[in-house]
Parts: sequence; structure tokens; C-alpha cells
Amino acid sequence: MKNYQTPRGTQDVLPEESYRWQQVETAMRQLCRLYGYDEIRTPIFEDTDVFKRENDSSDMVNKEMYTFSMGEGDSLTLRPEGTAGVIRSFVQHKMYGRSELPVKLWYKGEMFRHERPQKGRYRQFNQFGIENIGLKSPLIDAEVIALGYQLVKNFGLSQIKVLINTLGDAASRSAYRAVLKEHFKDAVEELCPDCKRRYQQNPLRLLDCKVDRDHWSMQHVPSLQDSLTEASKTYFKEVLAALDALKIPYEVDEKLVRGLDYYTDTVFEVVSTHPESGSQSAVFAGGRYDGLVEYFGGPEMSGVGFALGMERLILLAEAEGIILDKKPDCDVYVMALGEVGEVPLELATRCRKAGWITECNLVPRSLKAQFKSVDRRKAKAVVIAGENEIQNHQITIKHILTQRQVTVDLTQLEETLAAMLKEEGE
RNA sequence: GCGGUCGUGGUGAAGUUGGUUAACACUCUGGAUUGUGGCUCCAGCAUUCGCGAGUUCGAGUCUCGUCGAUCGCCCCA
Repeated sequence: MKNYQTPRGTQDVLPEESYRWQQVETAMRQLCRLYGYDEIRTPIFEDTDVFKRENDSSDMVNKEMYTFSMGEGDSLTLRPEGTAGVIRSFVQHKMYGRSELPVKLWYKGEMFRHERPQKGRYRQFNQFGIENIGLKSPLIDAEVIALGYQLVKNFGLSQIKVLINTLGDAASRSAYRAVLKEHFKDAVEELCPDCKRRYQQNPLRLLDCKVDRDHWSMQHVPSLQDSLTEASKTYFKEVLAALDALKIPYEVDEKLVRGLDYYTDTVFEVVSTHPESGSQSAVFAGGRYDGLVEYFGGPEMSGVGFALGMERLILLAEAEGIILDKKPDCDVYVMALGEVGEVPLELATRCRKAGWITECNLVPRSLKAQFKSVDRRKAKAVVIAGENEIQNHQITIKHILTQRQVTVDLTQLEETLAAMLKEEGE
């Protein structure tokens, strides 16, 4: 007998877990509403070119994409991240000309990356993200970080820190690139294969190498900071000043180089310092991208955004012992006793119309068994539709906490329950 | 993609140097005189030890493969 199970790196969100997912989603929606972000939903797969851009050297794009073709010639890819699709859509629908700038968008959905699964790292996972497109300002960068930070804080996470760095603008980047190439020119041959590739494609990422970390050439690497243009330096200072003003604590980490190649100037990462977060500690991360809109055929426009790993957020919340939403207790439990036909169902329907969370016993069971259900569902009140009562057009209503029980006319269901449920709050 | 650890019922888990009926706890289902629960008591719940093959008279216990989880690396949300 074959064992059917979820494919590697994927998981089912089980009914009891769905409540905490909805909690996260609700929190995101509310925050986006406060900040004036609108939701955008893009396809789960796109033309491969949308993700695989020229000169991109990231593993994500080169080795981890689920790419397929349905025999029509076009290569398609399950989205490994959200930004590319959003920018593609932004350009395709000419959003830059339809509304005031910046255009503020949020999205959430499943992303796919063919990596070796680990705790907090899955092949199908969910990201929530925002993109602020059209204007460039240090204040916008700060606001974007503030939104993410507030989300994580609202959720109750305490053991986190914000890492931030600047990659510089285009001019700074190319200057630094030249400096790095010069610095490593005599060492390339001794470095790992990845580094050889990085040297050619994107020298910046050499700094990220863990393999050659102790190589002599890695010891006194010229700093990016020295290659920054005055404009970029000032820009970064202003971002930090804005964060100070917002009282968001941060750490400047000059080693921080984001994985995606399209970032310019500000990059940031919010990581967990909780021991259980393991090696997958980034909760959300993002940065500014100057050339992306133009790359997709739009006008020269800058944008900034971040993506947050929803599985990780939930994982960390659990690790920190934060109480997450669960199935709500029910208000009313309708019992059936004897030959009462559809009466209990009718009563339950009336309760639901009145707005109470109502459970109803629909199959013959002993009173005892039904009371067990009442306890399990933590019902506040019980409606007993028994043969004796129904014959007299009556029902018995019992308040669980006070044990008070009354038998009333069928028509008095709502008012009696309303009174009982209300008095509990006192 | 690389290296390590692990995989017994709904859950947490015992399972000796391989030897007939796979502990224990919780949950769950039913019951303790047929209309009132949360306590207690009783009973039931794995033809089987992720899956497949091999070694053996005999394997949950050994070997190999495979699938999955997990930890570290890589990468990243």
C-alpha cells in the first residue's frame, strides 16, 4: 500500500492551525489598511524571464526555481519571490500613470524554492510583502521598515533585531565593484568555485563567502563605505535618522548583502535572536531597488519593499510562547433527546441567525455524551430539545456556568439566551 | 547541493545481547439501570513497528536501498 503524503518541503495547514494563520493574515491586512497599502494578487507562476534576469547570480534564481514548460515553447516558473511579479504587473498595467505616486501594494501568497528543507525553510512557503513604488526618499525606506517592524511587534515578538546597511547607488556600486576586482585579482584562483563565479558576475557577493572566510584576501577587504558617493552616504544617514525618530532600534551591519541582485542603497533584514530560530533566523527582509521598474519596461522609477516569511513568524511566535488564536468557544449547544426530528436544527439555525456560535447535535446520542461535547466545546449555554418539552412547544435552556436552568416557550429562545449570555459577562 | 542524527498507535513514548500474545500515560469511543456533563471506575482502540528488499530457524531490534523529518553548511523569508 502506497503511503500518500505531502511532497518534501510542503505541509498541510491543519484545521486547528488555520486560526493562527488567519490571525496573521488579519494582522497584516489591518496594518496595510492603516498605512494605505492596497492588495495585489499576481499569478503563482510567470514567464521564467520575469524571475531570471540578466546578470543575476543568486542561487535562488539559478538553482532553486521550479521551472516547467507545457510544451508550448514558453518556459514558466513557479514564483520564488513576490517582488518580480508585482513589478511586472505594475509596469504591465501602467500603474505609474494611473494613480498618485508612490503606488503602495501588498501581497501574500505561496512561494516556491527547491532547497533542502529545514525548520523554517520549506519548498512551498508563504510570504507577506509590501512594495512602495515610484518615489525615492529615506523617509519612505524608514516607513516601509516601520510597517514590518510594527507587524512583528504587534504580533508580540520581542527577541528580534533590525539589521541595516547600504549598498550604495549605481555609481557607488560600480566604483566598489572595480575596487573589489582589483583587490581580489591575485587571489581568485585560490578561492572556491562559487567565488570564482562571483568574481566574474557579482564581486559584491564575495564578501558573503563562508568557505574562504579565512583566506588571506578576505582579511583586509576594502569597505564598500569607502566607495559610496556623497549622495548615497547622505541618503543612508537620513534613513537612519528617520529610524531614530521612529524609535526603531537597529544595527548597522556592513556585512549585510541581500541575496537578490536588484537591491540598491538601503537593505535591511529583521532577524530573530531566539535560540530556537536556528539557522533560518530572518523574519523579514528587503531593500530598495532602483533599476527594476525600468528593467521591466517601465519608466525610471525606484521602489522599496520587503518580504516576510509567514511560517517563520508563526514558528517564532510559538517559540516565544505567544498565545495564538485557536478555534473560538461556542456560545450555544443544542441538544436533541428522543424523537424530536428537525427541531434541534431549527433552533440552532435561529441561534446562528442571532449571531451566536452554535453547535448542534444531529445524530442520536446519550445526554451524557452530548454534555461531554458541551464541555469540550466550552459552550456557554445549552438548549435541550427533548421530547417532553417539544410536546408542549417548550425547550429547556441551561446556563453552564451558573447551572441555572429554565423551561420556556419555543418562541422565547432568543430572548432567554440573550439574557443568559449577557449575564455571564457580569 | 554537502555532512550528521532520527522515523514504533490520534499524541508523548517503553521496547533487554534479534526469540512466542508490541509496556506505560494521555486522547478518543462505549459503558457504570434507559433525560443532565466536567471527578472516579470499567471496557475497547497498532494482524504491526515510514516503505521495500536482504541476512537469519526467527527482526521493531542487524545490512542495504528508498521516502520523510531534523541539525549544521550553503542559501534565504
